[in-house]
Amino acid sequence: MHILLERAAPGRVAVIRHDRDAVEIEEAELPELVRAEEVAARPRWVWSDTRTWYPPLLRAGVRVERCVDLRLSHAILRASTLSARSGLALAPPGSWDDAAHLEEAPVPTSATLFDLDAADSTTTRAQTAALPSAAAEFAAQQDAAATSTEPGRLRLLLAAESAGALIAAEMRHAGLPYSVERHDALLTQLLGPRPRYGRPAIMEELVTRLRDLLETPGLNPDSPPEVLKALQRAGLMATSTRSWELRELDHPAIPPLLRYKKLSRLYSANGWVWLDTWVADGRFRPDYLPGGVVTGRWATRGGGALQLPKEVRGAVVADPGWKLVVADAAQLEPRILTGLAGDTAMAAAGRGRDLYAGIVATGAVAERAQAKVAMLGAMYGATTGDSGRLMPRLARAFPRAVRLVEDAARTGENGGVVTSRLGRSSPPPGAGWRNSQSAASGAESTPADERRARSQARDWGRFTRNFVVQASAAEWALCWMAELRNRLAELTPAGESLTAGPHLVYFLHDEVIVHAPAESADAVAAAVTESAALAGRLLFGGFPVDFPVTAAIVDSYGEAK
DNA sequence: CACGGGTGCGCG
DNA sequence: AAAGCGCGCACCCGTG
Repeated sequence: MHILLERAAPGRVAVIRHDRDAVEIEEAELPELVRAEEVAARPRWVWSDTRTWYPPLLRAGVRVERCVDLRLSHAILRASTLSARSGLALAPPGSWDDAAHLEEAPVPTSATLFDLDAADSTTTRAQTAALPSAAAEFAAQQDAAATSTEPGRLRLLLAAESAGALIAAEMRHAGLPYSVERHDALLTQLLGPRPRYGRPAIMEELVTRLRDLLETPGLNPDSPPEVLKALQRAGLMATSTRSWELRELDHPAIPPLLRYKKLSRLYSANGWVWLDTWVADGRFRPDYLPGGVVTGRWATRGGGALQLPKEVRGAVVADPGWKLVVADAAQLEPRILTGLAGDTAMAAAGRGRDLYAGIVATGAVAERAQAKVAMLGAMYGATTGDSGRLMPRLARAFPRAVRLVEDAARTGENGGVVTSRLGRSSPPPGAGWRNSQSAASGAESTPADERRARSQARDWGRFTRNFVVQASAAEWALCWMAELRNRLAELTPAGESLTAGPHLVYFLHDEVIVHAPAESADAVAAAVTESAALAGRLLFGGFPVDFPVTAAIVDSYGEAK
């Protein structure tokens, strides 16, 4: 059963059910209504944008089981090759295609809304006014899914994407348990005490030594051009200031320079300012953006949650009496490729063990490291180096898997669109790309035109090659998390709030963290494993590809792995 | 002074 | 050894 929510007059919400007349209620009454329906009917809530509807409910202590996020679903259906002939896909661009109007969380008042509308019809709020009703959009989406070439897959994708939106809001609400004390102790140990102004003492000492050793008194170590010039004056053959390149050089200034760069990164990206900005009340609360990446991966805005350095993960600490269950899907992307290609040889190589070890066991390559670099090369489109050289051997042992990514690459090189397992399609190349291609095939094309066009074609081919794997892996991860979320809810006593029982607190592409009461940690670890197996069946049916996950029960994220 | 491109590095 | 995919963010520096 669906219940559709739509903003009506200011401060009013229309509640629309298919089997009775719409009713209008005060916004303040919404949490109670939702709470009652969750108990009575467990409906699927249909709303424009989870980011605006769900946080107030969570703040009121109300959790919902299922939803349809119309904004995210629209983006998928609009672009998917599976629903390309639907009315939704064929309609001219409308306000549901414009992400900007939905960025605005607050409900505009009718006065400002109509004033702006009259003044400038292109403003964000004016477009909100022109937004077709959620009910009409929902009907169009249901039609697009039903008439698609793969309704089952698309409906699963939309459900998983919407579940992801709920999870993102819940993770922000709950926050990642984070110890300011531990983080501060780490910073103080590595950088010295927090400075009132200027650089931390230990970084300042390194700068002094660096200026001395390179005989450049005013050197700004944060300026790559200045550092490069100073190194060259000191007789070094550096061509950049990248750490991996500097490590090859032999000079007394190199160790302090590398040390400075490492500390400087920590200080600017995850220093005290970051701590003040993003950690409050013992919780790290980044802003997750489900569907924020073209492939369907999540992005974040602010806080750099998806780049939390390994060196600070010791500051992620469970509450007293609680545990962190840190779970990680092993070799996810190669296993996804295995399922996409239906490659039984690769499935056998990965059954019940490390996939790369299994590839070695087939005799295709000699060492695990080679198996890994060859697989990554196949999925990323490496042509040179060790990885490129290993490709023929991989192709001989696993022809189906390699053919799948090669076909995806060729489609992209020709300007085509590729589609993930459940139906997320890649964007078509832009106008600049198409112009380059037609310029190169024109009568007066120069060799430079042709070189550029070929290079861009290959670039786009590498993108589409990786897209099918990365996007399908993102779908697997959403299915995994959605199932896990349901099982965690079952481990929470009825009527209790989200954070009273085990709940998701972190997600990183192929890894999740659950914050769990200690006594439920074993059950959570089992749920993590079972959910992974279910996700594999949802994507690939009976095809026998394993999705093993490691689940570590720890007090601190730093202890996992 | 704001903006945008380039560089470098963190994550998967 | 530093290519080959997807990101976010801080910082520098040239431009308007």
